[in-house]
Amino acid sequence: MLSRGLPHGAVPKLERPGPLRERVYEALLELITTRALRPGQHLVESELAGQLGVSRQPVREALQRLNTEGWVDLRPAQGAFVHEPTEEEADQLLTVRTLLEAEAARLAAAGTDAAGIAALEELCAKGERAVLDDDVDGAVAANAEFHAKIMELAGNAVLSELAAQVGRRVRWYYTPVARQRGKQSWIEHRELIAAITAGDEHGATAVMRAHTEHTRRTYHDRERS
Amino acid sequence: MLSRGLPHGAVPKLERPGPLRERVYEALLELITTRALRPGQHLVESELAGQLGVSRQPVREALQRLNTEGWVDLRPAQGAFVHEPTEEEADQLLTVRTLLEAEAARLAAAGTDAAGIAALEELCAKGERAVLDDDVDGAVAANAEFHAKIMELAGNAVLSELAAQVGRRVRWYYTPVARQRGKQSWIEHRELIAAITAGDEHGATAVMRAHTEHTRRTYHDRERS
DNA sequence: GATGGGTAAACTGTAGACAATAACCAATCC
DNA sequence: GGATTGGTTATTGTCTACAGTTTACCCATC
Repeated sequence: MLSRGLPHGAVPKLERPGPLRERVYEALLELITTRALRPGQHLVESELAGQLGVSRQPVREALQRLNTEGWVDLRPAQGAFVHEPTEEEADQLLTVRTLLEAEAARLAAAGTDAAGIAALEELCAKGERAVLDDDVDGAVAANAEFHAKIMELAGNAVLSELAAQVGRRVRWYYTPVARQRGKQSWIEHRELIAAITAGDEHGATAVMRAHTEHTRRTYHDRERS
Repeated sequence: MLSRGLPHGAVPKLERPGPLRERVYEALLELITTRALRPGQHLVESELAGQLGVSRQPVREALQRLNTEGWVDLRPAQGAFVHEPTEEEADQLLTVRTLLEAEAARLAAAGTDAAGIAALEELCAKGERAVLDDDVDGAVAANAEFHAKIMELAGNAVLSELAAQVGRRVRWYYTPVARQRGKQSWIEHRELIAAITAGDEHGATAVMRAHTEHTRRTYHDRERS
């Protein structure tokens, strides 16, 4: 043990690269969610490997993981293709998200404390500011943070992880929509906070249900691009 | 295109072995769920590869997948360890399963037809027979089939896949318990069928909730082995 | 002109080899 | 005597090479 410890900020916490497959995974996920890689596109291992400056192996492992999480379809002896969302699947995914988020809201309402509520208030304010400033990316980010915070307050790690995965995919499907209903979304967030503050489990569930339901309707009413 | 199609049974559907990683994955999952590989055990790639008669690569890919699905923990530069369930995690997992199954029951109640109900009846009868015969494995299998059938009737593929994963893990955690409450379980199944037949969404949800809740209680009341 | 076969290219699936990292153990120094 | 340092071994992380499949294209044939 070091005699007296180190002043806390002294060590610059040298970033370790971590496993390559992780970074490849994140890079590919980024490329998919930003639509730099289009749905249906054939992902050739050697190409990706070349572009990322690594060998095929880490790419393969990243693709495997993306496959299990539903981002790419892995057809045997043929390779990886970016998953193509169907209308039906988007709907089902949203249903599941509703379910998970509603449960999280319920658990949060049942068990949270003042500190948690304060954190929600802060994130909500942040999001509202972003909307006022027409900062779309900021609003989207704040939205994700808000929902993640509710998950955290729910205190169920399994639920949280599932919701994170489903949430990312929903966001991918619905990105065109997200921009349209930024403002309304934050009004609903305020309602949710109120219900959680009041410890109103039933109310929190209902608000979250309605919240997601609005998203679904916006999606189905949208113009085809 | 073939001129008139083929009689359905004509093609013997020549079985291809399929990717090795799949078979390795299934083999390892089997070993884990049957507890041939104990929680916390260090899985050495080269050992597994040797025992299964393949090279390390397919083993690695299988381990990656098992990792994302929560069966093994993959500590960087150290290897794979069979996941060790904690009390808390078991509880959270069961909560999530309750949620998913209840929703499935609701959807099934809302949308199924006579054929679906008949199928449930049949599976239920099969399970009851197995219980009467003290055929524990048969009862467990029938149980899984029953729940899978409800998922199918719910008609939500995303929900179904999630529930399948969560369900397998729950079954892993709770196997010691499953044997204790085989009989009661099938009584509750009958109630569930009644609710679904009546198209009673609320009732179906409630029954499924209670069903899982009983499992949870049995688990927490159990003797430590 | 359409159809069938055959060939070639590209890509994936698997295996084996090398480099890097972390745990383990013994020897050494305070 | 205890802690630390250096070496050692086992295991993972990554790369390269090869074999097996699938796909696409071209040419010959009807």
